[in-house]
Amino acid sequence: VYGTVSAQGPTRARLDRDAVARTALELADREGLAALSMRRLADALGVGTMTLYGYFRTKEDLLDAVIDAGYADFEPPPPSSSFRDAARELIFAARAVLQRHPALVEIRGAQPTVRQRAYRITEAAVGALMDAGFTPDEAARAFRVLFDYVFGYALVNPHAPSDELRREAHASLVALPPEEFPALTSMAAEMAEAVGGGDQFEYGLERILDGLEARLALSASATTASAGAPAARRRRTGRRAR
Amino acid sequence: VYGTVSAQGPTRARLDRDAVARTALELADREGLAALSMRRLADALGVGTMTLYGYFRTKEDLLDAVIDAGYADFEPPPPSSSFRDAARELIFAARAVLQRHPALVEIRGAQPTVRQRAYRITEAAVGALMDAGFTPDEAARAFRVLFDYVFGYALVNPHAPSDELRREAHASLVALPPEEFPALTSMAAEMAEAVGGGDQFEYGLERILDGLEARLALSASATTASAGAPAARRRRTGRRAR
DNA sequence: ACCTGAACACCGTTCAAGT
DNA sequence: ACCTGAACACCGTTCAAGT
Repeated sequence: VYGTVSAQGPTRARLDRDAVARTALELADREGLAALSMRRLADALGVGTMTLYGYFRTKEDLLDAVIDAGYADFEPPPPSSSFRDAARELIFAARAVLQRHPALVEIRGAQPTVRQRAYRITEAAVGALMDAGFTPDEAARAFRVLFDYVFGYALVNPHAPSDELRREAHASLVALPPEEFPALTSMAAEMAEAVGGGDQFEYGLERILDGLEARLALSASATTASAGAPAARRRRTGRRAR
Repeated sequence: VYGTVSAQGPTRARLDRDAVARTALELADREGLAALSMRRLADALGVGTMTLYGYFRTKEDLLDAVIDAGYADFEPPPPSSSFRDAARELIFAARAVLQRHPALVEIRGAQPTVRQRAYRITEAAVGALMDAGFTPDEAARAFRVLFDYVFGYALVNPHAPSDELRREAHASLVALPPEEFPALTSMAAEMAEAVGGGDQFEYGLERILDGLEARLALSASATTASAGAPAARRRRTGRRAR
């Protein structure tokens, strides 16, 4: 007696690709990518397993949509006046997405990502870098350093820093044989702090920004000498770049 | 008629944990982590599937040994006189391991790594950093930046740079709508180069080293002002650190 | 003691049958 | 037209039987 009002089953919203993908993302974030099976996802949605194949040709197709759903959460920060602030805000926003959706990092390990929404981060970042005076070539390279760092940090440190992580790291370090690991065993406390410490990400980001700023100063003075003021790309809010 | 001399089956070396782990690593590197199943591995070794459980309690146990087998390939470079050279050599050696064994990156995405052989890289790196004058706290943090960068690079760019990669990246960039991605579409060539270019890794490493060197100069002068010469840790070849 | 086939509870996906 | 159960070729692992 198919009722008209009451919702039966775990989830009874009208299904479409996006709704399925969002539920899949939630499942993978919560229990890990390995827990995301077509059968479990169908159960969570209250439909038969094969119903999912009406929305996605294969599981790979579903994972693409999951990536898209994850990057939809990226919110470009408001433009900042200084290069330093703009870059910092952007990288923090990018890290926030990967932290909220660890599944994105897990999936990236299995296949390259070329989803349009993922490129929104790239667009915002290279835009900011060129606004700061980087040439297109340098902006592309600088972006990749920052991006690789954020991904690497997320991969190596998938969980938020915690006392428990610190304790575990410390325990595994002091268990090493000192003859073979003289430095590590002598500085186990400092290493454990760097593994599970709350401001390690910021430390690394500041060092990279130092390096990029030094590079910018160099190339800016070179540009000034040969062709006047640096770049002066139209503001990001403008429609056409260059 | 069980012969005494001739080898039958795909592999007929005496089996032990290490031999099994090395075959598993080879399989995962060649065909991806997903291809490494207990059944396929047993076939490759010419034994019954359940035989493997005589060497490893679970698949997770096997993967730990696979990680260990991968990091066994790390060869610490000879000590260099300058901080810059030492760090560069070390990071290149670390990247070489991850490039030869992409399975290490794939596995890391699924679970944290705490294998003794993996710590050899850490030991060599923090040793070099402290030799250069970093305090234990700064050495731990600086190491993590470099380490996260190497891992991030390996995760984002699992294949060696190639013309094909560059072409694919370029194609997906120029396909983006210019109104939404003004910067990216205007610099597609530069971005494609940074994705598949041969010296992108080096570019990023140099920027990070610039940032770390600046930091070292700062803390060294602070140390000099307050306590004389910087650190002067005993050479890494010495047994006791501090 | 060592090795391993059968079996169980899972996968992704094809195919044909239900409405 | 849409949905989905049965079935197939895979998983990791337990258990009991083979030598």
